[in-house]
Amino acid sequence: MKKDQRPSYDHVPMVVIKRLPKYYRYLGELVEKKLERISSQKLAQMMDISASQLRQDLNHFGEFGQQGYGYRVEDLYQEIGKIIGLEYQYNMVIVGAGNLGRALANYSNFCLRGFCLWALFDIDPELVGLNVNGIGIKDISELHDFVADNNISIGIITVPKEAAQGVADRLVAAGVKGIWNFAPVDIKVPDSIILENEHLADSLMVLSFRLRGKMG
Amino acid sequence: MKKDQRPSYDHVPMVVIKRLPKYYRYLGELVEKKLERISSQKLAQMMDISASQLRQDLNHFGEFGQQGYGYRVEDLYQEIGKIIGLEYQYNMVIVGAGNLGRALANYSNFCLRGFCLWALFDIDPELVGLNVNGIGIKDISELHDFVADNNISIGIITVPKEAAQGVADRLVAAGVKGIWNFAPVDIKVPDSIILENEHLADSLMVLSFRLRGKMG
DNA sequence: TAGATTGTTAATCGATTAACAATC
DNA sequence: TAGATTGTTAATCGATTAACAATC
Repeated sequence: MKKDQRPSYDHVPMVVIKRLPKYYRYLGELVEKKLERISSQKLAQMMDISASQLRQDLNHFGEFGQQGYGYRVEDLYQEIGKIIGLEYQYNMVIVGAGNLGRALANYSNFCLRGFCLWALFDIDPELVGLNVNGIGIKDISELHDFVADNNISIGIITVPKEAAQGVADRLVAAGVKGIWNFAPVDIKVPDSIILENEHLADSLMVLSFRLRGKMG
Repeated sequence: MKKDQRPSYDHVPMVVIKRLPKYYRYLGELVEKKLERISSQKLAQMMDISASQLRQDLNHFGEFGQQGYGYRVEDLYQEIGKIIGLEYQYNMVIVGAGNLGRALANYSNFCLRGFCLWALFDIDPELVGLNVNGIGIKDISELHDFVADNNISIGIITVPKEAAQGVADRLVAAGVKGIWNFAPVDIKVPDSIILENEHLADSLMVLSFRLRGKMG
């Protein structure tokens, strides 16, 4: 029986997973500041959470600190990066070369972090053939072969909501493992496919609700 | 003592508030389909949640259904819109006219829904004076007076992370009530100011974590 | 060693689910 | 009326916080 090299971290609650990027972000800042060590107490205070929660969260993934000393900032930063999976390269395509798709394509930072964008796709002949930040816009008809041939693991959906489910189906059929959906609709994918939604309008509505009573 | 016209909905858990936009979205689709009534059972099934949770959630805001009948789709849709606060107009500005700022400015749908964008601001003289989707890009030095003079209630931050806190401070000083932050950093604002973060890189990291074990 | 701080268990708090009386 | 479905209370489940023994 082949032993799995990487821990699987099954059963880690979603609520904990969602906090990992925040830990990574704060530790990254401390690394930049060349801070060597930090206690759960101090880090938690910076992040406006409880030290208990911080230690409890880390406990899901292993032991990273030293009693009486705290955590080595650089080490913990690297460890959390590994837990998140940042040592891998993810090949990505964007479907929908409208404003949002092009804005994401221009966000070239992503590639530095291992999230590499290789193509945009659109149905509009006016856009096909154009170039965004050095990345070509291809016709949607080429989507399947491109994804299958280039080991694309993430598909980003930035099409209007009416087209989103169809695009998702095609991405899944072509073999992506994950979908990052910006269309304002809940698309359906098989259980084996990871789906992350970015419902911008939803956030704006939460903001609206919370503004109640604060308006002039 | 003046009676407040609008319910305050204090003490409604954040986790419930975050589900409101999803209810609104699904009900909107049913309205489009001209469906007249729906039971908590059926709506919950569509949304992939439990009927208990749906009824429990609505219960925080009032009674909207009829025993033995269910909910009138159009009515519930309107009610939830009101709860969210969509009957108000929110005046907005974007600070940071880079790719993301311009992409949001082009998303003209927002204005139809009562979220009206009146200006973009940037520090780059090359951008100042340009026009995005009919909305002018102004110099950042004009921010304070513009916000104060035009009853701007929401500031959208799409500047690099180093500049984000400074921009937030200026927006707050100028009088915005809420901030929608896209910079990948946790900015600090007074308790009275509503802050919604849109940390896109965080979502991508969650996607990365969840892809663990699924990669080739 | 003594002081500090972790890893981890136990206690508390809050959210979800189940159940059902009220009632359309 | 009988059947259906809500509003709401009680039971369960899960997440957060508190506490402390282990140990650097």
